[in-house]
Amino acid sequence: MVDIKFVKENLEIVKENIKKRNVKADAEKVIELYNKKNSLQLQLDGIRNKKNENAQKMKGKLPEDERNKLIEEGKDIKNQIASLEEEQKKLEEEYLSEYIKLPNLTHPTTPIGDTDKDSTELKKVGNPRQFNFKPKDHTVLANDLDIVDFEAGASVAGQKFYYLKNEGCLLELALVQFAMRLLVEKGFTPYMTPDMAKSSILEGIGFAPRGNETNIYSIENSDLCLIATAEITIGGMFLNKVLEEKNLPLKMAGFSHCFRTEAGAAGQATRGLYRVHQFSKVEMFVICKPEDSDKILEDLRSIEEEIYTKLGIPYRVLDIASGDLGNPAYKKYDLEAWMPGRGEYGEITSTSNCTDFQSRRLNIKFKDSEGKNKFVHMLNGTAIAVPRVIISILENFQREDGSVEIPEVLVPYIGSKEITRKGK
RNA sequence: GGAGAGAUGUCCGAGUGGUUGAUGGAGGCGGUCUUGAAAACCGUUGAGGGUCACACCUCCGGGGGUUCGAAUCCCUCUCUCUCCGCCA
Repeated sequence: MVDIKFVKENLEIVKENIKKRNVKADAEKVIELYNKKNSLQLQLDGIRNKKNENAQKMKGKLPEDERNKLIEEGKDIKNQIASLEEEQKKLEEEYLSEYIKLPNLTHPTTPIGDTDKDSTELKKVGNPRQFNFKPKDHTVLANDLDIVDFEAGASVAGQKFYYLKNEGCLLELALVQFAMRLLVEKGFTPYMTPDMAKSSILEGIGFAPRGNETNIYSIENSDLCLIATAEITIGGMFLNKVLEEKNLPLKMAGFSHCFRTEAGAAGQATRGLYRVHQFSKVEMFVICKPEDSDKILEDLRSIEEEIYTKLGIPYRVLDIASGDLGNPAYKKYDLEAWMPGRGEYGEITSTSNCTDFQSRRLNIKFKDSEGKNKFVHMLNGTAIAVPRVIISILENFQREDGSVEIPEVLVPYIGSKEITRKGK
Protein backbone atom coordinates (compact mmCIF):
# COMPACT_ATOMS: atom_id res chain seq x y z
CA MET A 1 0.00 0.00 0.00
CA VAL A 2 0.97 3.59 -0.47
CA ASP A 3 1.92 5.87 2.42
CA ILE A 4 -1.37 7.42 3.50
CA LYS A 5 0.33 10.62 4.56
CA PHE A 6 1.77 10.96 1.10
CA VAL A 7 -1.69 10.49 -0.37
CA LYS A 8 -3.06 13.17 1.92
CA GLU A 9 -0.38 15.68 1.06
CA ASN A 10 -0.12 14.90 -2.66
CA LEU A 11 -3.67 14.19 -3.65
CA GLU A 12 -3.27 15.49 -7.20
CA ILE A 13 -0.23 13.36 -7.88
CA VAL A 14 -1.99 10.29 -6.56
CA LYS A 15 -5.10 10.96 -8.62
CA GLU A 16 -3.04 11.42 -11.74
CA ASN A 17 -1.18 8.21 -10.98
CA ILE A 18 -4.45 6.28 -10.71
CA LYS A 19 -5.37 7.57 -14.15
CA LYS A 20 -1.99 6.59 -15.58
CA ARG A 21 -2.37 3.13 -14.18
CA ASN A 22 -5.88 2.69 -15.44
CA VAL A 23 -6.98 1.38 -12.06
CA LYS A 24 -10.31 1.71 -10.34
CA ALA A 25 -9.51 3.57 -7.14
CA ASP A 26 -10.77 6.71 -5.47
CA ALA A 27 -8.10 8.69 -3.67
CA GLU A 28 -10.52 11.34 -2.42
CA LYS A 29 -12.74 8.75 -0.86
CA VAL A 30 -9.73 7.19 0.83
CA ILE A 31 -8.79 10.54 2.37
CA GLU A 32 -12.35 11.22 3.42
CA LEU A 33 -12.58 7.86 5.17
CA TYR A 34 -9.15 8.33 6.68
CA ASN A 35 -10.14 11.64 8.23
CA LYS A 36 -13.40 10.22 9.48
CA LYS A 37 -11.61 7.29 10.97
CA ASN A 38 -9.13 9.56 12.70
CA SER A 39 -11.68 11.85 14.28
CA LEU A 40 -13.55 8.82 15.57
CA GLN A 41 -10.30 7.52 16.97
CA LEU A 42 -9.77 10.81 18.75
CA GLN A 43 -13.23 10.59 20.27
CA LEU A 44 -12.60 7.04 21.37
CA ASP A 45 -9.24 7.97 22.86
CA GLY A 46 -10.89 10.68 24.91
CA ILE A 47 -13.40 8.27 26.37
CA ARG A 48 -10.75 5.66 27.02
CA ASN A 49 -8.87 8.34 28.88
CA LYS A 50 -11.94 8.85 31.04
CA LYS A 51 -12.09 5.13 31.61
CA ASN A 52 -8.50 5.09 32.81
CA GLU A 53 -9.06 8.05 35.08
CA ASN A 54 -12.13 6.42 36.54
CA ALA A 55 -10.24 3.24 37.27
CA GLN A 56 -7.43 5.26 38.79
CA LYS A 57 -9.77 6.90 41.25
CA MET A 58 -10.85 3.57 42.63
CA LYS A 59 -7.42 2.37 43.58
CA GLY A 60 -7.48 3.32 47.24
CA LYS A 61 -10.08 2.89 49.95
CA LEU A 62 -13.28 4.79 49.32
CA PRO A 63 -16.55 5.31 51.15
CA GLU A 64 -19.14 2.85 49.91
CA ASP A 65 -21.44 5.40 48.26
CA GLU A 66 -18.61 7.16 46.44
CA ARG A 67 -17.32 3.86 45.17
CA ASN A 68 -20.75 2.87 43.88
CA LYS A 69 -21.07 6.17 42.13
CA LEU A 70 -17.78 5.64 40.34
CA ILE A 71 -18.76 2.12 39.35
CA GLU A 72 -21.94 3.47 37.79
CA GLU A 73 -19.91 6.03 35.90
CA GLY A 74 -17.57 3.31 34.75
CA LYS A 75 -20.43 1.22 33.44
CA ASP A 76 -21.68 4.14 31.45
CA ILE A 77 -18.24 4.74 29.98
CA LYS A 78 -17.98 1.09 29.11
CA ASN A 79 -21.16 1.24 27.07
CA GLN A 80 -20.03 4.30 25.22
CA ILE A 81 -16.78 2.65 24.32
CA ALA A 82 -18.52 -0.47 23.08
CA SER A 83 -20.77 1.41 20.70
CA LEU A 84 -17.96 3.61 19.37
CA GLU A 85 -15.78 0.57 18.86
CA GLU A 86 -18.43 -1.03 16.76
CA GLU A 87 -18.67 2.07 14.62
CA GLN A 88 -14.92 2.19 14.34
CA LYS A 89 -14.70 -1.39 13.17
CA LYS A 90 -17.11 -0.72 10.32
CA LEU A 91 -15.34 2.46 9.32
CA GLU A 92 -11.97 0.77 9.47
CA GLU A 93 -13.12 -1.96 7.10
CA GLU A 94 -14.61 0.52 4.71
CA TYR A 95 -11.44 2.58 4.76
CA LEU A 96 -9.16 -0.39 4.25
CA SER A 97 -11.11 -1.77 1.33
CA GLU A 98 -10.77 1.57 -0.46
CA TYR A 99 -7.21 2.11 0.63
CA ILE A 100 -5.81 -1.16 -0.71
CA LYS A 101 -7.14 -0.32 -4.15
CA LEU A 102 -4.60 2.47 -4.50
CA PRO A 103 -1.78 1.37 -6.79
CA ASN A 104 1.87 2.02 -6.11
CA LEU A 105 3.37 5.21 -7.49
CA THR A 106 4.95 4.97 -10.90
CA HIS A 107 8.58 5.45 -11.84
CA PRO A 108 9.09 8.65 -13.86
CA THR A 109 10.64 6.75 -16.77
CA THR A 110 7.84 4.19 -17.06
CA PRO A 111 6.03 4.51 -20.39
CA ILE A 112 2.46 5.70 -20.04
CA GLY A 113 -0.35 3.70 -21.57
CA ASP A 114 -3.16 1.29 -20.92
CA THR A 115 -2.10 -1.89 -22.65
CA ASP A 116 0.86 -4.12 -23.24
CA LYS A 117 1.27 -2.45 -26.62
CA ASP A 118 2.29 0.73 -24.88
CA SER A 119 5.28 -0.93 -23.27
CA THR A 120 8.63 0.17 -24.65
CA GLU A 121 10.91 -2.34 -26.28
CA LEU A 122 14.30 -1.43 -24.86
CA LYS A 123 16.36 -3.82 -26.90
CA LYS A 124 16.53 -7.07 -28.77
CA VAL A 125 19.32 -9.47 -28.03
CA GLY A 126 20.23 -12.34 -30.34
CA ASN A 127 18.65 -12.78 -33.73
CA PRO A 128 15.71 -15.10 -34.18
CA ARG A 129 17.17 -18.03 -36.03
CA GLN A 130 16.45 -18.43 -39.73
CA PHE A 131 15.33 -22.00 -40.35
CA ASN A 132 15.88 -23.68 -43.67
CA PHE A 133 13.07 -26.02 -42.76
CA LYS A 134 9.70 -25.49 -41.14
CA PRO A 135 10.31 -25.25 -37.39
CA LYS A 136 8.08 -27.32 -35.18
CA ASP A 137 6.03 -26.29 -32.21
CA HIS A 138 7.40 -27.44 -28.84
CA THR A 139 4.45 -29.77 -28.26
CA VAL A 140 5.31 -31.68 -31.40
CA LEU A 141 9.01 -31.79 -30.58
CA ALA A 142 8.38 -32.84 -26.99
CA ASN A 143 6.03 -35.56 -28.05
CA ASP A 144 8.30 -36.92 -30.76
CA LEU A 145 11.30 -36.87 -28.47
CA ASP A 146 9.27 -38.48 -25.67
CA ILE A 147 10.31 -35.88 -23.10
CA VAL A 148 6.93 -34.47 -22.06
CA ASP A 149 3.78 -36.52 -21.53
CA PHE A 150 0.69 -34.34 -21.71
CA GLU A 151 -1.65 -37.27 -22.03
CA ALA A 152 -0.52 -38.87 -18.80
CA GLY A 153 -0.74 -35.48 -17.09
CA ALA A 154 -4.30 -35.03 -18.27
CA SER A 155 -5.43 -38.49 -17.27
CA VAL A 156 -3.84 -38.42 -13.84
CA ALA A 157 -4.33 -34.77 -12.81
CA GLY A 158 -6.33 -33.15 -15.60
CA GLN A 159 -5.83 -30.67 -18.40
CA LYS A 160 -2.77 -28.43 -18.15
CA PHE A 161 -0.79 -30.95 -16.18
CA TYR A 162 2.12 -32.81 -17.69
CA TYR A 163 4.93 -35.19 -16.94
CA LEU A 164 8.52 -34.32 -17.72
CA LYS A 165 10.32 -37.42 -18.83
CA ASN A 166 13.76 -38.43 -20.05
CA GLU A 167 15.71 -35.29 -21.05
CA GLY A 168 12.64 -33.22 -20.19
CA CYS A 169 13.09 -34.23 -16.60
CA LEU A 170 16.86 -33.74 -16.74
CA LEU A 171 16.34 -30.37 -18.38
CA GLU A 172 14.34 -29.08 -15.43
CA LEU A 173 16.99 -30.22 -12.98
CA ALA A 174 19.71 -28.75 -15.16
CA LEU A 175 18.03 -25.38 -15.50
CA VAL A 176 17.40 -25.14 -11.79
CA GLN A 177 20.96 -26.11 -10.99
CA PHE A 178 22.38 -23.73 -13.59
CA ALA A 179 20.35 -20.80 -12.30
CA MET A 180 20.97 -21.52 -8.65
CA ARG A 181 24.70 -21.73 -9.07
CA LEU A 182 24.79 -18.54 -11.07
CA LEU A 183 22.79 -16.74 -8.40
CA VAL A 184 24.85 -18.11 -5.54
CA GLU A 185 27.93 -16.73 -7.26
CA LYS A 186 26.23 -13.35 -7.31
CA GLY A 187 25.64 -13.42 -3.59
CA PHE A 188 22.11 -14.76 -3.45
CA THR A 189 21.21 -17.17 -0.65
CA PRO A 190 19.59 -20.24 -2.17
CA TYR A 191 16.34 -21.51 -0.70
CA MET A 192 13.94 -24.34 -1.27
CA THR A 193 10.68 -23.19 0.24
CA PRO A 194 7.41 -24.81 1.28
CA ASP A 195 4.99 -25.21 -1.61
CA MET A 196 2.13 -24.22 0.67
CA ALA A 197 1.51 -21.16 2.80
CA LYS A 198 -1.20 -19.82 5.08
CA SER A 199 -3.89 -17.59 3.61
CA SER A 200 -2.77 -14.69 5.75
CA ILE A 201 0.69 -14.81 4.18
CA LEU A 202 -0.78 -14.85 0.67
CA GLU A 203 -2.87 -11.83 1.55
CA GLY A 204 0.12 -10.05 2.99
CA ILE A 205 2.06 -10.49 -0.22
CA GLY A 206 -0.92 -9.24 -2.17
CA PHE A 207 -2.63 -12.37 -3.45
CA ALA A 208 -6.30 -13.12 -2.98
CA PRO A 209 -6.44 -16.74 -1.79
CA ARG A 210 -10.21 -17.18 -1.98
CA GLY A 211 -13.02 -15.82 -4.07
CA ASN A 212 -14.08 -16.56 -7.61
CA GLU A 213 -11.39 -14.55 -9.34
CA THR A 214 -8.57 -16.21 -7.48
CA ASN A 215 -5.72 -17.87 -9.29
CA ILE A 216 -4.83 -19.78 -6.14
CA TYR A 217 -5.58 -23.34 -5.09
CA SER A 218 -6.61 -23.69 -1.48
CA ILE A 219 -6.57 -26.82 0.61
CA GLU A 220 -9.87 -28.06 1.91
CA ASN A 221 -10.39 -28.12 5.70
CA SER A 222 -7.28 -26.10 6.25
CA ASP A 223 -5.98 -22.59 6.12
CA LEU A 224 -3.31 -23.54 3.59
CA CYS A 225 -2.95 -22.65 -0.06
CA LEU A 226 -0.63 -23.92 -2.77
CA ILE A 227 1.72 -21.11 -3.59
CA ALA A 228 1.75 -19.42 -6.99
CA THR A 229 5.36 -18.31 -6.66
CA ALA A 230 8.19 -18.50 -4.14
CA GLU A 231 7.77 -14.75 -3.74
CA ILE A 232 5.03 -15.72 -1.28
CA THR A 233 7.12 -18.00 0.89
CA ILE A 234 10.30 -15.94 0.68
CA GLY A 235 8.59 -12.63 1.42
CA GLY A 236 6.47 -14.28 4.09
CA MET A 237 9.57 -15.17 6.08
CA PHE A 238 10.04 -11.50 6.93
CA LEU A 239 6.53 -10.70 8.06
CA ASN A 240 6.61 -8.23 10.99
CA LYS A 241 10.39 -8.22 11.09
CA VAL A 242 12.76 -5.35 11.74
CA LEU A 243 15.98 -5.99 9.85
CA GLU A 244 19.45 -4.68 10.55
CA GLU A 245 20.67 -2.07 8.13
CA LYS A 246 24.07 -3.71 7.87
CA ASN A 247 22.50 -6.90 6.54
CA LEU A 248 20.86 -5.15 3.60
CA PRO A 249 20.44 -5.82 0.81
CA LEU A 250 19.19 -9.35 1.43
CA LYS A 251 19.36 -11.31 -1.80
CA MET A 252 17.56 -14.63 -2.02
CA ALA A 253 16.99 -17.20 -4.70
CA GLY A 254 13.96 -19.36 -4.04
CA PHE A 255 13.10 -22.59 -5.76
CA SER A 256 9.53 -23.77 -5.50
CA HIS A 257 6.74 -25.38 -7.38
CA CYS A 258 4.11 -22.90 -8.48
CA PHE A 259 0.41 -23.66 -8.72
CA ARG A 260 -2.11 -21.59 -10.61
CA THR A 261 -5.74 -22.38 -11.29
CA GLU A 262 -5.70 -20.17 -14.40
CA ALA A 263 -9.43 -19.69 -13.97
CA GLY A 264 -10.72 -17.74 -16.92
CA ALA A 265 -7.66 -18.53 -18.99
CA ALA A 266 -9.44 -21.31 -20.86
CA GLY A 267 -9.65 -20.80 -24.59
CA GLN A 268 -6.56 -18.63 -24.74
CA ALA A 269 -3.84 -19.55 -27.18
CA THR A 270 -1.97 -21.45 -24.56
CA ARG A 271 -0.99 -24.76 -25.99
CA GLY A 272 1.38 -27.14 -24.36
CA LEU A 273 3.72 -25.94 -21.67
CA TYR A 274 3.03 -22.23 -22.02
CA ARG A 275 0.27 -21.96 -19.45
CA VAL A 276 0.05 -24.83 -16.96
CA HIS A 277 -1.34 -25.49 -13.50
CA GLN A 278 1.96 -26.51 -11.96
CA PHE A 279 5.52 -25.60 -12.76
CA SER A 280 8.90 -25.15 -11.15
CA LYS A 281 10.51 -21.78 -10.82
CA VAL A 282 13.62 -20.14 -9.46
CA GLU A 283 12.73 -16.69 -8.23
CA MET A 284 15.02 -13.86 -7.20
CA PHE A 285 13.94 -11.76 -4.25
CA VAL A 286 15.68 -8.72 -2.80
CA ILE A 287 15.01 -6.66 0.31
CA CYS A 288 16.94 -3.40 0.39
CA LYS A 289 17.15 0.17 1.55
CA PRO A 290 14.95 2.64 -0.34
CA GLU A 291 17.84 4.43 -1.99
CA ASP A 292 19.15 1.20 -3.53
CA SER A 293 16.05 -0.22 -5.18
CA ASP A 294 16.34 1.61 -8.53
CA LYS A 295 19.77 0.23 -9.09
CA ILE A 296 18.90 -3.26 -7.90
CA LEU A 297 16.06 -3.47 -10.39
CA GLU A 298 18.64 -2.88 -13.12
CA ASP A 299 20.84 -5.56 -11.54
CA LEU A 300 17.99 -8.08 -11.55
CA ARG A 301 17.25 -7.31 -15.16
CA SER A 302 20.85 -7.74 -16.12
CA ILE A 303 21.04 -11.09 -14.29
CA GLU A 304 18.01 -12.24 -16.24
CA GLU A 305 19.67 -11.10 -19.44
CA GLU A 306 22.83 -12.92 -18.50
CA ILE A 307 20.90 -16.15 -17.96
CA TYR A 308 19.20 -16.03 -21.36
CA THR A 309 22.32 -14.88 -23.14
CA LYS A 310 24.22 -17.82 -21.68
CA LEU A 311 21.45 -20.18 -22.70
CA GLY A 312 21.62 -18.71 -26.21
CA ILE A 313 17.94 -17.83 -26.38
CA PRO A 314 17.06 -14.68 -28.36
CA TYR A 315 14.98 -12.26 -26.31
CA ARG A 316 13.80 -8.73 -26.06
CA VAL A 317 13.42 -6.49 -23.06
CA LEU A 318 10.23 -4.57 -22.37
CA ASP A 319 9.80 -1.61 -20.08
CA ILE A 320 6.22 -2.30 -19.00
CA ALA A 321 3.65 0.44 -19.49
CA SER A 322 1.91 2.06 -16.53
CA GLY A 323 -1.47 0.50 -17.24
CA ASP A 324 -0.01 -2.99 -17.29
CA LEU A 325 2.05 -2.91 -14.11
CA GLY A 326 -0.22 -4.47 -11.54
CA ASN A 327 -0.79 -2.70 -8.24
CA PRO A 328 2.45 -3.38 -6.34
CA ALA A 329 5.00 -2.54 -9.04
CA TYR A 330 6.64 0.85 -9.31
CA LYS A 331 8.55 -0.20 -12.37
CA LYS A 332 8.70 -3.51 -14.21
CA TYR A 333 10.73 -5.15 -16.97
CA ASP A 334 9.73 -8.29 -18.81
CA LEU A 335 12.02 -10.46 -20.87
CA GLU A 336 10.32 -12.11 -23.78
CA ALA A 337 11.99 -15.05 -25.47
CA TRP A 338 11.70 -15.72 -29.15
CA MET A 339 9.48 -18.74 -29.63
CA PRO A 340 9.66 -19.99 -33.23
CA GLY A 341 6.66 -22.28 -32.74
CA ARG A 342 4.42 -19.32 -32.08
CA GLY A 343 6.39 -17.07 -34.40
CA GLU A 344 6.50 -14.38 -31.76
CA TYR A 345 8.05 -13.36 -28.49
CA GLY A 346 6.58 -14.85 -25.34
CA GLU A 347 6.99 -13.68 -21.75
CA ILE A 348 9.70 -15.57 -19.98
CA THR A 349 10.65 -13.43 -17.00
CA SER A 350 9.35 -10.44 -15.13
CA THR A 351 11.15 -8.29 -12.62
CA SER A 352 9.56 -5.57 -10.52
CA ASN A 353 10.57 -2.92 -8.07
CA CYS A 354 7.69 -2.85 -5.60
CA THR A 355 9.36 -0.15 -3.45
CA ASP A 356 7.68 -0.07 -0.03
CA PHE A 357 4.26 -1.12 -1.31
CA GLN A 358 4.52 -4.68 -0.02
CA SER A 359 6.63 -3.93 3.03
CA ARG A 360 3.97 -1.58 4.43
CA ARG A 361 1.45 -4.32 4.23
CA LEU A 362 3.79 -7.01 5.54
CA ASN A 363 5.27 -4.64 8.11
CA ILE A 364 8.89 -5.25 7.17
CA LYS A 365 11.28 -2.55 8.32
CA PHE A 366 14.91 -1.86 8.94
CA LYS A 367 16.58 0.21 11.61
CA ASP A 368 18.51 3.02 9.97
CA SER A 369 21.70 4.66 11.23
CA GLU A 370 19.68 7.04 13.40
CA GLY A 371 17.84 4.15 15.01
CA LYS A 372 14.60 4.90 13.19
CA ASN A 373 12.53 2.09 11.78
CA LYS A 374 11.79 2.51 8.10
CA PHE A 375 10.03 0.37 5.55
CA VAL A 376 12.30 -1.64 3.28
CA HIS A 377 12.01 -1.81 -0.48
CA MET A 378 11.26 -5.17 -2.03
CA LEU A 379 12.00 -6.46 -5.52
CA ASN A 380 11.44 -9.72 -7.28
CA GLY A 381 12.40 -11.22 -10.58
CA THR A 382 12.17 -14.52 -12.40
CA ALA A 383 15.38 -16.41 -12.94
CA ILE A 384 13.94 -19.55 -14.50
CA ALA A 385 10.30 -20.43 -15.06
CA VAL A 386 11.04 -23.96 -16.18
CA PRO A 387 8.33 -24.83 -18.73
CA ARG A 388 8.68 -21.64 -20.70
CA VAL A 389 12.42 -22.06 -20.85
CA ILE A 390 11.96 -25.61 -22.05
CA ILE A 391 9.69 -24.28 -24.80
CA SER A 392 12.35 -21.76 -25.79
CA ILE A 393 15.12 -24.32 -25.86
CA LEU A 394 13.19 -26.92 -27.81
CA GLU A 395 11.96 -24.50 -30.41
CA ASN A 396 15.15 -22.49 -30.84
CA PHE A 397 17.58 -25.37 -30.76
CA GLN A 398 15.69 -27.83 -32.93
CA ARG A 399 17.26 -29.45 -35.98
CA GLU A 400 15.69 -30.53 -39.19
CA ASP A 401 15.65 -34.20 -38.16
CA GLY A 402 13.61 -33.38 -35.05
CA SER A 403 16.48 -33.67 -32.61
CA VAL A 404 17.37 -30.79 -30.28
CA GLU A 405 20.76 -29.44 -29.38
CA ILE A 406 21.32 -28.78 -25.69
CA PRO A 407 22.65 -25.32 -24.81
CA GLU A 408 26.29 -25.60 -23.92
CA VAL A 409 25.93 -24.28 -20.38
CA LEU A 410 23.50 -27.08 -19.60
CA VAL A 411 25.51 -29.92 -21.07
CA PRO A 412 27.47 -30.62 -17.86
CA TYR A 413 24.23 -30.98 -15.94
CA ILE A 414 22.57 -33.27 -18.44
CA GLY A 415 25.49 -35.30 -19.64
CA SER A 416 24.71 -35.14 -23.32
CA LYS A 417 24.84 -32.57 -26.10
CA GLU A 418 21.58 -33.32 -27.74
CA ILE A 419 18.17 -34.83 -27.37
CA THR A 420 17.46 -37.39 -30.00
CA ARG A 421 14.44 -39.34 -31.06
CA LYS A 422 13.97 -42.48 -29.03
CA GLY A 423 13.50 -45.63 -31.03
CA LYS A 424 10.00 -46.19 -29.80
C1' G B 1 -1.22 -38.71 17.35
C1' G B 2 -0.96 -39.00 23.28
C1' A B 3 0.86 -36.56 28.08
C1' G B 4 2.97 -32.37 30.35
C1' A B 5 5.36 -27.30 30.53
C1' G B 6 5.68 -22.61 28.62
C1' A B 7 5.01 -17.76 25.46
C1' U B 8 6.26 -10.58 29.05
C1' G B 9 10.53 -4.93 26.37
C1' U B 10 17.27 -6.04 22.33
C1' C B 11 18.15 -10.47 25.64
C1' C B 12 17.50 -13.00 30.51
C1' G B 13 13.77 -12.67 33.97
C1' A B 14 9.72 -10.72 38.02
C1' G B 15 4.74 -9.69 38.21
C1' U B 16 -1.24 -10.50 45.01
C1' G B 17 -7.35 -7.83 39.32
C1' G B 18 -6.49 -1.26 40.83
C1' U B 19 0.13 4.63 40.56
C1' U B 20 2.85 -1.78 35.89
C1' G B 21 4.43 0.41 29.69
C1' A B 22 5.45 -2.90 33.14
C1' U B 23 10.54 -4.69 39.32
C1' G B 24 15.48 -6.47 38.65
C1' G B 25 19.67 -7.88 35.79
C1' A B 26 22.52 -8.13 31.11
C1' G B 27 23.54 -5.62 26.69
C1' G B 28 23.49 -0.72 23.92
C1' C B 29 24.13 4.59 24.20
C1' G B 30 25.70 9.18 26.99
C1' G B 31 28.45 11.04 31.18
C1' U B 32 31.79 11.30 35.78
C1' C B 33 36.58 9.38 37.15
C1' U B 34 41.35 8.10 34.04
C1' U B 35 47.13 9.86 30.04
C1' G B 36 44.00 5.89 27.80
C1' A B 37 41.22 1.65 29.07
C1' A B 38 38.96 -1.56 32.66
C1' A B 39 36.32 -1.31 37.17
C1' A B 40 32.98 1.74 39.85
C1' C B 41 29.18 5.32 39.88
C1' C B 42 25.20 8.48 37.51
C1' G B 43 21.82 8.95 33.55
C1' U B 44 19.41 6.97 29.30
C1' U B 45 17.51 2.91 26.31
C1' G B 46 10.40 -0.76 22.86
C1' A B 47 6.77 -0.07 18.98
C1' G B 48 2.39 2.03 16.62
C1' G B 49 -1.39 5.88 16.18
C1' G B 50 -2.17 11.05 16.97
C1' U B 51 -0.19 16.39 17.33
C1' C B 52 3.27 22.11 14.59
C1' A B 53 4.70 20.41 19.37
C1' C B 54 2.32 18.62 23.73
C1' A B 55 -1.77 16.08 25.56
C1' C B 56 -3.91 11.56 24.81
C1' C B 57 -4.74 6.40 23.10
C1' U B 58 -3.19 1.27 21.85
C1' C B 59 0.17 -2.91 22.32
C1' C B 60 2.73 -8.24 27.94
C1' G B 61 2.01 -14.82 21.47
C1' G B 62 -3.20 -14.13 18.27
C1' G B 63 -8.57 -13.75 18.87
C1' G B 64 -12.83 -13.55 22.11
C1' G B 65 -15.06 -13.00 27.09
C1' U B 66 -15.77 -11.54 32.53
C1' U B 67 -15.07 -6.64 35.30
C1' C B 68 -16.13 0.06 36.97
C1' G B 69 -10.82 -1.62 36.17
C1' A B 70 -7.03 -7.42 33.15
C1' A B 71 -0.06 -8.83 31.83
C1' U B 72 -2.83 -10.89 36.08
C1' C B 73 -9.44 -14.54 35.89
C1' C B 74 -12.23 -17.59 31.89
C1' C B 75 -12.64 -19.61 26.70
C1' U B 76 -10.21 -20.50 22.15
C1' C B 77 -6.35 -20.64 18.50
C1' U B 78 -1.22 -20.62 17.24
C1' C B 79 3.72 -21.52 18.32
C1' U B 80 7.93 -23.43 21.30
C1' C B 81 10.07 -27.09 24.64
C1' U B 82 10.22 -32.13 27.19
C1' C B 83 8.58 -37.28 27.25
C1' C B 84 5.99 -41.34 24.55
C1' G B 85 4.18 -43.33 19.86
C1' C B 86 4.63 -43.42 14.42
C1' C B 87 7.51 -42.56 10.13
C1' A B 88 10.93 -41.14 4.74
